[in-house]
Amino acid sequence: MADINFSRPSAEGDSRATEAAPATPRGGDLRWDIIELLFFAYRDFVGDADHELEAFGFGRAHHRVLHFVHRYPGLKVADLLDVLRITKQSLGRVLKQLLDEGYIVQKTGNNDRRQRLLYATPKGEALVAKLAGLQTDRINRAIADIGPAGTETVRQFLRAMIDRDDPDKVLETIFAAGTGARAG
Amino acid sequence: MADINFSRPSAEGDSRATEAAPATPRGGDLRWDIIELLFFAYRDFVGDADHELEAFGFGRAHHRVLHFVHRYPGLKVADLLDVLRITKQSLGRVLKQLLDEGYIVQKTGNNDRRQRLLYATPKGEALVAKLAGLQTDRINRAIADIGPAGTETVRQFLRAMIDRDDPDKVLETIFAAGTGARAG
DNA sequence: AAATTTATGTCAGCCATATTGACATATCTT
DNA sequence: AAGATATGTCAATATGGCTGACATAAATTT
Repeated sequence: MADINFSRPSAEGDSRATEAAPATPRGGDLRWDIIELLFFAYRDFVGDADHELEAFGFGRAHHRVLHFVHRYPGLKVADLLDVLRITKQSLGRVLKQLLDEGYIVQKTGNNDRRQRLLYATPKGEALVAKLAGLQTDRINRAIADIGPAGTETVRQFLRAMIDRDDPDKVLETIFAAGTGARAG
Repeated sequence: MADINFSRPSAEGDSRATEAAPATPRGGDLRWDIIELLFFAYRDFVGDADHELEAFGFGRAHHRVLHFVHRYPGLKVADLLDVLRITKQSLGRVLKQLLDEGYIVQKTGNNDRRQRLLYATPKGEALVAKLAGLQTDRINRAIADIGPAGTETVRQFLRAMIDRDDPDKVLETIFAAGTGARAG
């Protein structure tokens, strides 16, 4: 594996690397740079919100719930579980806090009275918009350099990074909006 | 806040939204689409590795450590703490496992014998390359549509998303490589 | 040489968020 | 009436963060 990165001495102290045959079929064709950039970019991107959330006693989990409820009003609990890919027990705790503290309300479904449709309250809208504002500032700074065409390229890239098999309700909406010309 | 997204009925059932004055200064200028795309793209991106890591009894934390030790051989423990932004206690547990199971070795620093310089073993290289292979496949699929120029745009975007104040040793290297023309 | 600082490691406990399994309730479907 | 579905909840567990305290070895300063 010593050919993935140039001047990389590997571990010669204990285990005697001595240029053994690679255990994986990949050589130097790995996208280390983009892998790393994604790590740092996402870390700082969510860091914006994390910092603000602390003041509310909330975590990333609360943000995710509030975000998707805000974006897709009337989302069912089951939909939310699909999107977040967590168990209902995990969601339960976080959702209960958001309900108790008045960031989200439930409305019984009209067609199916078992369903609890979720909506953000004005209080919830305010918080999620504040968090989105921080993240939008970072995004705007980043796309300022690459222009509108570059922004569309980034959208295209990000969309193509997402699994398209078994898309949940939210992803279907996103993909549908993307296949045409421009999204929201 | 009912003007952030068009046909969004907000919560009128319990808390009487009634179009109150917005609590935040933002209107409809928030980058909801990119915020969401980043969430899904990153979720699936790390999901590739997560799945594979399970077979080894490792988690995301192990991957991050192994990745940066591989990429920046001879990294000090202190550097790693800077990059990962976790405490040494948190790192300790994960690092100990990687050392015990032979994915990483330590070498005493030459100049400063207090330092423990970290190196991936061939075993470690194999695992990290396998994981990078999965993620590279996804990246390659995504950039196939946007071409080399688009790929450079994506790199530029991601780099601009990263905080440049107080960069750690790894980020300095990344930024230095990026300010020229092309990176590795 | 002695004192202090630095780099690292480790023990103990706490918290947030995830998990699985089991079970309860209300409601819809058959 | 029976069964399936949507949701909620209790209990136990795991992971990966955290703080605080303390230990050791090696470098640096006094």
